[in-house]
Amino acid sequence: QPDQNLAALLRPRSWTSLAYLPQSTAQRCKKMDIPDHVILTTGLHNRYWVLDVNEVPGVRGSVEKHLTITASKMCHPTELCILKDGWESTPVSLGDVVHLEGQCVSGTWLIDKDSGFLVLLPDVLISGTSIASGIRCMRRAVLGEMFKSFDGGSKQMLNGTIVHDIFQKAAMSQDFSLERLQQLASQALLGPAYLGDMYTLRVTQQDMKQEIWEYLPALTEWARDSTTPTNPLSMSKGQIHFVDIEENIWSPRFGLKGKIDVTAGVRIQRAGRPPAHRIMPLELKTGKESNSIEHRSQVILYTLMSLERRRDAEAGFLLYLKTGNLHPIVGNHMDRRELLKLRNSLAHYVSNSTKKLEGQTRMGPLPDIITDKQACKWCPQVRNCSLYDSEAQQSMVQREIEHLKEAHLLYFSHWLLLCALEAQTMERKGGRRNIWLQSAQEREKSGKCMGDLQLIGPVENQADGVFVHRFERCPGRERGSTGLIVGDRIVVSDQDLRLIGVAAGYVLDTGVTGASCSLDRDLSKCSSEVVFRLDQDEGVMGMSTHLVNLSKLMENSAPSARLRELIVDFTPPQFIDNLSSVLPREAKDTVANILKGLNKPQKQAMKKVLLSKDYTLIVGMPGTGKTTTICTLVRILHACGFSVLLTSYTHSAVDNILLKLRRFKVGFLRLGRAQKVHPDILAYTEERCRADGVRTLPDLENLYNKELVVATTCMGVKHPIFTRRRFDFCIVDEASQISQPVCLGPLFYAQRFVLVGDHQQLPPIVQNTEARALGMDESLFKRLERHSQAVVQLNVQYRMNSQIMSLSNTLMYDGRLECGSERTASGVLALSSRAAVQKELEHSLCGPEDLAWVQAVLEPHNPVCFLDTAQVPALETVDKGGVSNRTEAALVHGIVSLLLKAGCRASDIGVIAPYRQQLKAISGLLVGPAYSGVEVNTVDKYQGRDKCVIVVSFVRSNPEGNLGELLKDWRRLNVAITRAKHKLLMVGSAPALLRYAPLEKLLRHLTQENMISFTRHGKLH
DNA sequence: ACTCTGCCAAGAGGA
Repeated sequence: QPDQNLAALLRPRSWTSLAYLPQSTAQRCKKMDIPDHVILTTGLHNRYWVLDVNEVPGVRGSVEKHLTITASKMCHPTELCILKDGWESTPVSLGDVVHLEGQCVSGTWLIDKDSGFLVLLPDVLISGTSIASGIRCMRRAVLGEMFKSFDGGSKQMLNGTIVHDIFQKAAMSQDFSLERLQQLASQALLGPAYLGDMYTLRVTQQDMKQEIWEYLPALTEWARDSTTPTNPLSMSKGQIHFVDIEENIWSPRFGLKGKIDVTAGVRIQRAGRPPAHRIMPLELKTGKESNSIEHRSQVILYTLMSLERRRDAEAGFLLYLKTGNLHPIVGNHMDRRELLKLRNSLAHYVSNSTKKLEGQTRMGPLPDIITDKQACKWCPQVRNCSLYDSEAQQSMVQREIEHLKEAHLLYFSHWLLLCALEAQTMERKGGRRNIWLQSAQEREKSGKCMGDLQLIGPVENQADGVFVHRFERCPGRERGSTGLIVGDRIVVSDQDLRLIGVAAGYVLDTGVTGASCSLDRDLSKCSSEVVFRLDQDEGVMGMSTHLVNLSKLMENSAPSARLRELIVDFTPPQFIDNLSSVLPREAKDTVANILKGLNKPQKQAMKKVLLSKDYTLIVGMPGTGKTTTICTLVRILHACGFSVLLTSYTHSAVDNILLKLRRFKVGFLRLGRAQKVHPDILAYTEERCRADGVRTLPDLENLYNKELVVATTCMGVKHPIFTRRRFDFCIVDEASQISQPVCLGPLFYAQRFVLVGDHQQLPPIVQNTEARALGMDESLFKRLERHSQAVVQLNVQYRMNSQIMSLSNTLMYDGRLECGSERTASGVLALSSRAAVQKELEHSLCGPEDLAWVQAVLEPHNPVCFLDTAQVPALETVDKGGVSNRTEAALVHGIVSLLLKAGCRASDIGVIAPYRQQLKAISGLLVGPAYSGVEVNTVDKYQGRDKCVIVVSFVRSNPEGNLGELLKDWRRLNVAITRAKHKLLMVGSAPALLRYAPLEKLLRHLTQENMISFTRHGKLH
């Protein structure tokens, strides 16, 4: 019932049962080290650090919680915050950041039933709908934050989305005539935006049209006359105007985020009083007129968020379009209080996903499972609810995991923990909060922001929801260019914190004077006084794709069951005996023809894949033609009439194969944002194909089914096509660099899979050290390698000459790597002007020792040379940007100059270092047009690539013997020394590097082979 | 202890 008191309804819910663990006295300490990433502030957006939590008896047997807090990183001065009347159950602990609303009287904040709010961890923004979903079941809301799974959707939901769209467009054009609405509806139905959803739901445009058409007359009517006499606030034509639609609000004051359907300006008339103006949130609903607590809570939360932009609206509206009824929703202090407490509890769970127990990290507890069978029956999170802790189950939820074995549950919980740990590290680095906690100037130092901008000139409405804006530096505040690059996703805010996250979009063009962006909203109505900032949007994805994939692996379905057997239970992969049963007669000649160009192991690989019933692993050692092999494999499968899903983690890896593939008669469809796709592949993208005349659902179905080969990234598998289409084979390139939960993604949609990679090269990147130690960097490729019958090794390489190859053979491959031809084995660098340069140097250098190593560098028949700087010495520098080595940088500069002078092409030279900071140092020296073709990059970025000459700078060298993590990895070293075709030059301090096991082995081998030279100078003269 | 790529989002209703 509408008149029910919201707060009363909310009260008996689960936050009162939150497990607050009181800290023992011994654990408390007044003096704490506040971590660097924590930013504390005072004022409206205050941020306090909690130094101490005490439970104190209050009046009449009640309990109060007293917090000692500080807004200073020095932990001084401190203030007191008293929580009572229910607030004491807030799950706040030492080291939390809190925001306080209300009054501070002589150093004391009082948060009680009538005044003040405490916002726990305010920089964790929680959406309005998430909080609303937590009213019935907090456990569901917490799971919803972790597993951002989309539950397929429904026709009603799609209808809701489209009707919203129509309403909003009509509101903006101030035209609710039936003709206008019908026109908007037709546009929405025929436009590209919703076709994908209709494809997924298998509903026709005609079906949707019928559904939507029913709403239109009511809309017109509502707009014409919306006076409802029973409402305390009566509204009629001319008394409401639309200020904004889809307003996006990030409120770091209340820790909330959300999108307001309609922001309406309203003239309120009350008997005997002059009319008042208010700007209020208006929430549209197309479903039943439930006036539910969830709906009303949503509106109340929007009134709170609106405080970020304007004065208190105090109330908002709920408009049910089915009936045209408008419900005014007044949120009093009590309602707001209870909703914020709910938010606090949600924020607490989201941020404390793990707990430490006896030195071991475990998943933290979730809110209890509720005992409402009806609610659980429809909950999209039941499976995750049950998987999270498989003991202590309630029968309703238990059913979800009955099909799983112990090993499956263990696999799930293991990876859940790994992902939670990794998510914590990502969250800590999380740049989004810096938009409101750091000034633009400060943020610009990190290269991820551009501040002091004005909106210049008109805004161009390029397409539906695409507005092109031009920003320029405010006069007098011009400064150098920033780190923003074309194509970056950015968030627009103002510098006075009133318009945080007001729009989002992409950088179209950037320079010293400003930037152009395509944004999702038109900002031309903003005051010309507003000073904007653009912040790189690092994304808040977290680990949700990973978790959704893991959850799907546990699903009670045939494809999931099969993958569980293969991946979790290690069921041996099966192969058939005879090719003739898979190879169609008519394809035999074509296949034989394609096979001609391959070497023996490559042919074996093709055969193995064709014979496989489950999976094949192709080990592509360095330079063995992995891309060519995959390309050929796709051609063969295509010729046999098999459908192929071609994926990898990165866009560039996917496009690499496609660039080769497009030269053959193999058609394919490339999914993914055009912005990220290689320009030469654009013609094959869905976006481009759809622009060329996909208007109807059958058109789209045709596009999705036309090609046997579909290519996308592993993360792109939530595309609508995968709700319906299945493939005979899935090929995953660079699979050894993809973490298991991500690699799983595409495998659900194919009969068989092929993983291509090399576990002796770099593993998936894992930021959290604990997660890495627990095995998060083990790829699926590596996990399945134990089944040697599924493995084919490509060991014939066409890149390195024999001496360069021998390093890697000694270090990693036990001599299995072979040269593919004599040409490869004996390939050396041709330097046209070498003699002249050497003669010149004989005069200018100081001594014969120096000449010796210079000769070693230039001598073509000396393909490998390690330049030891121990005598120089060349010491590293450590600063906040990372590790660098100035002297090595100078040496690299000298070597590159020498090579260029001797006639080497700049584009044939690559410089590699393990550390970014060192790349900066080297690039700083390699300036000028002569050097512009020299590519300077990290080891990690060079994986999969090669150059004629590679110069490696190892950087590390300090008397204290400090070791970094990067050089301890055998795989990173293996990548570094296998990039060069003809000449590999390494610079480093041998005594320092001997401390690293991989380098020790390398140096020992180099000494034996007499491949080490010494230098006494850090510079060439 | 310094390696970095992916994701568009908050909400669309239903019992």
